[in-house]
Amino acid sequence: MSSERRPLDELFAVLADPTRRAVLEHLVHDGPLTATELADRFPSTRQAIVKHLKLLADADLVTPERSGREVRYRATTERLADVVTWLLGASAGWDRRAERLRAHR
Amino acid sequence: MSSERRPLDELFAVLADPTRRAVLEHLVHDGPLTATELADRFPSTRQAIVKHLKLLADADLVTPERSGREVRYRATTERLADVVTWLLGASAGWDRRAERLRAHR
DNA sequence: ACGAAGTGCAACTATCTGGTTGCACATGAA
DNA sequence: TTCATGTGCAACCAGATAGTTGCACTTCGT
Repeated sequence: MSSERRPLDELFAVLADPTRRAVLEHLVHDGPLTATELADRFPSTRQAIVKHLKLLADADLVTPERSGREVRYRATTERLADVVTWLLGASAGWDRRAERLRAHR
Repeated sequence: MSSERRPLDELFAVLADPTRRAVLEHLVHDGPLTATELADRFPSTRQAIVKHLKLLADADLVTPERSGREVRYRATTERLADVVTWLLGASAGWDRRAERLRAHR
């Protein structure tokens, strides 16, 4: 079993929010960005983005890197593998496609 | 991009709840069960389970099958592939492991 | 030194959600 | 028919959460 449950709860919950997923996508696509820069790309305020980033950071999906007065956030995704692992485990025996995926972990 | 967004929100949100994931696991492991049977396996009431099942059904992760006065729920997981797809897409270029998984979609 | 730009903290609000209880309706068995 | 079992519906509650606004603090450039 991939064991620990609480991180998994956290991961799914964090990824459940569309804004958060979009933030992740931006970070992956455009490289490390600051909260302010990200806020420009969204309808919401900087503070809202900051909150999302904090949650993402708590879940280890993002890591803050300070340089002077600004903080750039970088996407880090070892954690996503945990989610995939659960999904494959959950669907074990369900269908062939899952089996194929599972075989290549 | 990775297709429809709203169902993805729904999927992540539904999977974010530990009870819901546990229900899914029970259904996969023990075969189709009724809400009442499931409720016996959890600390919560039947009604709570019913709500979870409704959400799971809305997300097409479970399908109700009525027979007489009882309704058995069966796990159906084509949808889980969508989640995996997003995860792999999101992590594209991130690390080697993701790449390996991605290659076998 | 001073102002602008960026970040951090806190309070407050509205909404969502997981859970409960209570009761009515439907079905199977004696 | 009668009763137990199972399902369905609705109101209600407490806590979480996404979002806002306002303000204080820090750092860089001129």
